[in-house]
Amino acid sequence: MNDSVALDPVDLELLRLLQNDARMTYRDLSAAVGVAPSTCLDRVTRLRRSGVILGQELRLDASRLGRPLQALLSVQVRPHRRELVGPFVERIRALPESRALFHLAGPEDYLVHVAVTGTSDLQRLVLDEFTSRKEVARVETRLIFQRWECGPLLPPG
Amino acid sequence: MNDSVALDPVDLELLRLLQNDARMTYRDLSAAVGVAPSTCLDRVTRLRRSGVILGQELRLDASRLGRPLQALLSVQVRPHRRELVGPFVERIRALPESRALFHLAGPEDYLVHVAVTGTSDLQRLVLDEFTSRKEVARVETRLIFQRWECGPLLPPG
DNA sequence: TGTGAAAATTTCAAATG
DNA sequence: CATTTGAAATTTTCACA
Repeated sequence: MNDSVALDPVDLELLRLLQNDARMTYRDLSAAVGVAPSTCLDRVTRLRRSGVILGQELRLDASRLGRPLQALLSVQVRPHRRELVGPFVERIRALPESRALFHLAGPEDYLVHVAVTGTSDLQRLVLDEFTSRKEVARVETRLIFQRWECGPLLPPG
Repeated sequence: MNDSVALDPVDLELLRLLQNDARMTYRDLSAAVGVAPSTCLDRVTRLRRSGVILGQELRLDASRLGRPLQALLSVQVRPHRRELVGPFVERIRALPESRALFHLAGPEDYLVHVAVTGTSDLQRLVLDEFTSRKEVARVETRLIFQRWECGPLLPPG
């Protein structure tokens, strides 16, 4: 299921608004896009069911949750075979420090975005969860100074 | 304002639930955490005002929005001075292809997460928006096979 | 897609422990 | 003083035009 879905300007506007605030009421959406609230509900329900909308999440301040340091870890998993990478992915996803995980084409197989309490926590994480593992051939750590979210995701013009 | 906030188990449970579904009703939250709906509203409002909750966003399927290819671009900006990097950041954030932007410690100054329509779109993006720029000294492109979100962000145990 | 009414939820002031 | 209660205001939702 990788098909693009036909989206008219109303759908796009609804997505754009909900990307800014996923808790906007159908009444407010209605006022903003100029169709009835019931139609907004209908549109959004359709977008949810069709899989365009995968979910709605909170954006949290990691610093205020006691994880002021973020980093990206490049990881080489060798040999890069299914029976090793499957468990590796699940293990990394289950770490409380992991925020996101990318499987990449290229010599660095994985990129892990982590949020930690500080440098010693990061060191522990790298040593205990990555370099100590047989399947992990190499890890490179990059600290994140700052992160920005970019504009809403919309279909190419 | 980088202070951690004191969060009790009820706050944590609310955050955990809302991270899965930011549109859960206060009534359902109430049933799940065992305090009155009005208290849930109060707690969540407090979490919003205190800045722990930064916002609530949709998670969308980039493929279904016509951007089936994602990549990470490592970018060196030279010289790495404020008067150059400020405009660079704003320009990158404004690109419709940009999803997220990281400022990193290390030889690769920035990492840009992009979603594009295909390889030719990616090529165009790299050539027109990155390598053609004076301040961009180097770009490395890594394709993303797959991306996973990880568990909810919670304070360290 | 819109209307309108019923059901459900949000929200707030007052009461409670 | 945080929490609940209970009722009013608002929003969601659905049958039907």
